[in-house]
Amino acid sequence: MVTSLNPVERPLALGDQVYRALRANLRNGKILPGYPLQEVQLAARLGVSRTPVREALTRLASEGLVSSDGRSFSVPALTLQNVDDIYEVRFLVEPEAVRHVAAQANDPAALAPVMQALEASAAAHEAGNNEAFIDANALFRSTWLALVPNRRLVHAVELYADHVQHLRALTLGNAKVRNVVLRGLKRIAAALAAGDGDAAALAMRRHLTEAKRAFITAVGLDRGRPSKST
Amino acid sequence: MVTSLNPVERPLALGDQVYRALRANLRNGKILPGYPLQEVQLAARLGVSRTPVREALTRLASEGLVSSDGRSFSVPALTLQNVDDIYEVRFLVEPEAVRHVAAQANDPAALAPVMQALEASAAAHEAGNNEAFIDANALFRSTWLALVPNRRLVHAVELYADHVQHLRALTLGNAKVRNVVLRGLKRIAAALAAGDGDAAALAMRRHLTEAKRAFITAVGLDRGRPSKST
DNA sequence: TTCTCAGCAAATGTATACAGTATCCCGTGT
DNA sequence: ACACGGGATACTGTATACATTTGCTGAGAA
Repeated sequence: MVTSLNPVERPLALGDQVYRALRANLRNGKILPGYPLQEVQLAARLGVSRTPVREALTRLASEGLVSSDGRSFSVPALTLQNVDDIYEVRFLVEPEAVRHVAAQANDPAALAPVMQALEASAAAHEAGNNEAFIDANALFRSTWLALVPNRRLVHAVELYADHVQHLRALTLGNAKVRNVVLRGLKRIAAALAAGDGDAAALAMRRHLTEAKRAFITAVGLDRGRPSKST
Repeated sequence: MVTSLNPVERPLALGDQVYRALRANLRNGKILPGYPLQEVQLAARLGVSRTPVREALTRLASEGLVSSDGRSFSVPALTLQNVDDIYEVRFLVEPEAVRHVAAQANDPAALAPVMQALEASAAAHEAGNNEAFIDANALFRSTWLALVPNRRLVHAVELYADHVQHLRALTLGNAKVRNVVLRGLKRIAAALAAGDGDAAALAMRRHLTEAKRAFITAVGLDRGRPSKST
């Protein structure tokens, strides 16, 4: 009983709520790049004063999810260089994070939520439900991340994943891409179930590689990039 | 002339100044773990109102440099678990960051500041000047980080390095530790000068391993940890 | 027609006022 | 003597007021 004693459910400060709301809206593409992000406007739309809005914006800016043009905030439009940078960091942290999950997957019950998320992804793919697939995809990540003991590593993974999350709507609209992604998730899940850390890390690297390539081709950022395949 | 045109020197907002001041004070140990960090008090000491102080605190909290106990902020006292977590992330990002520097070190002039920082470290060590050594150490990192093209990677490195920076005063007070650290820096610098990315990454890993061990023994966090050497 | 400058509008940066809540201390009752 | 209660205090969270700056608009002159 001692361990399950959570620190009383506190009514979460407005600043936090605004932060989460904005971050969620950035993730799902409700707020598009180039958007002004003016304090008064956001405050009015969210029904709070400027103070918590400003607090949330400074947090988001310090995390790089929004950019502050000296004076005001805006949603950064990702260049090819940015995508490269973000994926390089993801390449460094995510494979090692999944490796940890595999290492401690001796309890199969712990992986149950991950498998459920995988099934949800598969179902959404078969149904051709784009939005549901995106959600299930995000759920898959959050479920395996919940099993990573290193909270700072989790934080880093979530941060850089969110940097490009809003682009998923572009890439996952393509059924072929969804198919590739789903197979990637299956490989990761299989490695986790087998408790094979190396395989999990490898599967994650491959998954990231595929996701990045999908981004670049989908967004058409690859003009001027030396092509390897053609 | 075009390239050297910096975005006009703007009179930096108070919120930013407070953020930098607090972060600097956290780094150099002026603000110790367990410290209350009350808004009114800090505002009075810094000569500003609570607003910019609060802004800075929320940023620091979102980066994990201070912890918010639900209601107020405080400087987190690092447990052994925390040190492990932080160093795991550093292990993932820093070696790859230095690898990049080595890869593009074809211009030896670019490395000049790094070498100067190394010399400053050596001089401080020989002079037995503890504080100067810590400063030179930080300078060494910032100089090579300036050569990393991936800004997000730089941001991640700086962030997690600062998480434990305030502990350097403890470990680098020991002359033996300083000696080991200095040799580590020399190895890294040599690899960079040689343009050998693999060697640079390897040297950084070794350096981090030594630094972590110094932390754990110096702070005496290792009670209950299975010892490998004794 | 175009350039310039003055004035205005709007948005940000900062300070301060107000409200709510937790904590601490002291007094009282048992 | 100890425990409980009430009030005071102090700190946070939020809103709002004020100052400063930026950017636009429009009129007038070249």
